[in-house]
Amino acid sequence: MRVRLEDVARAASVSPKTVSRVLNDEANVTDATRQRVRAAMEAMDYRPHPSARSLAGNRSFLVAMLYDNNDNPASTYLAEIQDGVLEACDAHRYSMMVRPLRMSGGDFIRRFDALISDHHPDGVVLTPPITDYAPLLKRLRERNVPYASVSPLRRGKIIGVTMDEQRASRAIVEHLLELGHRRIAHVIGIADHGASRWRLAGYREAMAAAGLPEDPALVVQGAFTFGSGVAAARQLFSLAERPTAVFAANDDMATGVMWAAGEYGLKVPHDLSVCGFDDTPLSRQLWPALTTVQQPSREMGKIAAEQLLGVLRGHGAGHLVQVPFSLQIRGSTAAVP
Amino acid sequence: MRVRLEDVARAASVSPKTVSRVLNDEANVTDATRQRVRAAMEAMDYRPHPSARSLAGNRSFLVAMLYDNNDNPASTYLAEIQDGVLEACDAHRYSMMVRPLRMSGGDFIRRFDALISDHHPDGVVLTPPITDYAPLLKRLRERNVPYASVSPLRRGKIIGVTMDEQRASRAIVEHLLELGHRRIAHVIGIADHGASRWRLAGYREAMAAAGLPEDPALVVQGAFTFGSGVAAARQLFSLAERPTAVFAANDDMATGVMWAAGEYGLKVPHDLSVCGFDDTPLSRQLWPALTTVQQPSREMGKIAAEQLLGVLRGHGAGHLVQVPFSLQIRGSTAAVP
DNA sequence: TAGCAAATTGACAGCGCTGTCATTCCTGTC
DNA sequence: GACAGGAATGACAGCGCTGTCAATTTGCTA
Repeated sequence: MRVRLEDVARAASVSPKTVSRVLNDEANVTDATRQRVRAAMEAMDYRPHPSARSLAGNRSFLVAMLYDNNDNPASTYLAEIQDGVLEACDAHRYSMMVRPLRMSGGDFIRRFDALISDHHPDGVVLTPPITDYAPLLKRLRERNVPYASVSPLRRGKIIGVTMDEQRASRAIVEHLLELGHRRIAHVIGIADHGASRWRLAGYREAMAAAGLPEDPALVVQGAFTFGSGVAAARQLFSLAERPTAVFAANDDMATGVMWAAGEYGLKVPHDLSVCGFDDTPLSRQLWPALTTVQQPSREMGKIAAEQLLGVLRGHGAGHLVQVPFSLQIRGSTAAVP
Repeated sequence: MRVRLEDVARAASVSPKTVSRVLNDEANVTDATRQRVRAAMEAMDYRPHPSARSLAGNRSFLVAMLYDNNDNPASTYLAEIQDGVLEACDAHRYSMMVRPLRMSGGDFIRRFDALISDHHPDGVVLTPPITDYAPLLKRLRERNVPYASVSPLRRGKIIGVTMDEQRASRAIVEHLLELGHRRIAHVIGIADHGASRWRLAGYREAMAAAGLPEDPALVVQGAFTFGSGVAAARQLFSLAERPTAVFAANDDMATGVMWAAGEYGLKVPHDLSVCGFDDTPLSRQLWPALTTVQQPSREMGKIAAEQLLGVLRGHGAGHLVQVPFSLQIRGSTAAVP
């Protein structure tokens, strides 16, 4: 039979309410009592019933991780974030659920409301690109649901985690510049995603700092997908004066660029240097391996969740934590011939 | 304020218990009453409180999806399964949680018990390779937790979903045979995984059917990872008489084989045909693209969850459903020179 | 050592549902 | 038209915990 809080109370010779206090780390329990209750819990392997706690306490101990399953980023990226979020939730004995939430279609607010009413999460972790969807943020605030964001575009009072993508982007372009490249192309991601903006800004910054005027023909639109990388590269390779290096805003597109290079008989890195962003497992498995920027995604998920849990547990306001990036210089970039 | 079951009851002029019956699709409610209650629920946008239902009814409406985060298969594979499971759960208004469960370390039964006691899932979906871990299955039965498996090794009374991997494997080797290959190597996955066994068996079957005696030097052990594919390939390429084709038990290893081929100056598919298994997104992004077997992973997750939910909802025993595979013939395989 | 405020502990109701069992309402039969 | 038997409905307690507030104990001060 299940061990209940009442059983623990009896074993520790205190009232159920006191056990509850210990369980929830509340104040006003003497150390001696706390010890005794803890020992009893331990001895009986007591497991509080989540539904009972939730019903009586009007909180669910549930964190929902939301992602956009319409134009979502690479699944490995999300999987890593999810892993980190889960780790943090586990550590604080919260449970986690993952929920896709298509931003397209007008009824997403209704779907979001349904999600909240159906599952009552105490808080929400937002992943790109839905970190920046204003109507959703507004609704979260209206419904008073705490949330933390992974790589939000807007800063302000947002809590969560970011990386300085612009600086990372600049760094990788500087790497190409150091190799002697001057005609460096950039393949942009989906236009309104924060990631796309920062990475483009970093590219421009590096180019400007090197005194190179922007050539509009070298900056082409992509959509974060492999196919869009192929298309962008074809466009670039058809240019009268071809780039000697391409920096794609993510690894999937960079892979597309390498693929297209094969089509055009261009050897990477001999005829063309290619670099990406994200350090997906894929990037290491290409031949040659892809020069890219490593984001600590798992860690970022964990940090975002920890910031949220801090708020949920009443440990103050929470912050927007910045994590470091690291350049992964691999075989796909080389000195200009 | 929240709409409660009692409010619906008042609006429909019935007792709370009757509303409960309608909510749970129970018998012994006249159609007229049922309609009236349903209308009231709709009108008031009633959302049952999951914790209250769970507490009173002694069921959680929760399905846990378990995976091994120690030597787990490709994360895209799991992500797709997860997606399918989630879809099925949503359709039946169950919630889903994902839980890593390392099989290594002796205390996994304890961790499993904790998982059950902490979250009270009504049922569990098992993904490879933990579909076949006997002590876990035993414990599931002891604790009377219904479960469904994705690609279980053992059949029997198991419910869930499978694919005829052996036949698929045989088919892809036959494809190589038709191209004129005779020295066909196989890179095995982690030894005790069902996937490894079936794929090896299919390879052997095809070779035997073609009248080719097995050359032990051509069958090398891998571990489902990219790196193990590289290592296996190096071993194969060092052979006095090299294979003209390599069938790796999954795409990651096949990618490793292609990578090693680059190292050895072997052009794929001209000097070497390579094929894999799984049809990961990666396989389409390689140059040349990888010939492989497509598994409908998302669909498989959905089917496994549906079988489980059928049991949970008292709709009979559930089955082990078999889904079809499809060969994806791409650029990495070609006729022997 | 009495007297008071603050800290600690406990009694009790109730969170929103469902299980059990009693009651009422039908339907068909003789 | 009375009655058995089954279908439909409802009354009520209770799932396991926490919020509220009252009771008790403790630690100080005078």
